[in-house]
Amino acid sequence: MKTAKRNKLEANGWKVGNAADFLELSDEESAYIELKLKLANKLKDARSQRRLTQKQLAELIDSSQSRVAKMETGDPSVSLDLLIKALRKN
Amino acid sequence: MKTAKRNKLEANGWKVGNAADFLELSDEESAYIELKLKLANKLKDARSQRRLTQKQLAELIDSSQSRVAKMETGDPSVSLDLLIKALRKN
DNA sequence: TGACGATATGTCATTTCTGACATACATTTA
DNA sequence: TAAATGTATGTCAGAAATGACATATCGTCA
Repeated sequence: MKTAKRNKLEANGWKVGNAADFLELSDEESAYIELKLKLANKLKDARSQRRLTQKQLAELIDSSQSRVAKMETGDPSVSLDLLIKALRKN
Repeated sequence: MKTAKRNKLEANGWKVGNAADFLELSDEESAYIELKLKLANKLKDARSQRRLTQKQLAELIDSSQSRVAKMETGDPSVSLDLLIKALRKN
């Protein structure tokens, strides 16, 4: 795995392992994660535009501040479903 | 809810309730379901193109024939995550 | 007709996601 | 600096999604 990609992924909380393990993410896994991060950034931008706090957005979409934070950081525990629903409700 | 939309949804296994209950799907819910059905059809088309049976595709994506069937019919038990992953693996 | 291959539906144990909470960290303002 | 406000992280019980299996339905060909 390229160092740049590894850093990008690790910076977003993904366990990538260490070089000695020869761990690899498949293209599919990488693509999935990148899509997630793209949606995450979109969500963050949208919220900023509206000048809402995570807490306020959480109430609008019947969620919690902590989960909104996890959405925006592309946390592995967040599904695409949740991200897309959040983007729709905006 | 318009009759056409109701039929469309009911034809795909969604519980829409009956008129007496004054049940409504929100715009968000409808949009979510329509997106799901769009992906479902896309998946079905892609598989047809490749002349694969549901069983064969299931093996390729580490799933089961029954779940592939549910993906393609937009079953409520199928997440967008699964649909998108399936489309990626193709 | 019936038998066969493909697709759909129902159910279930296990896995994964969720909101909620506590708490840590970051940024701003007085 | 300290307090206030906003964001991130860890954990967990309950909810939802998953693959697997059984079985039903559909289509088609003999």
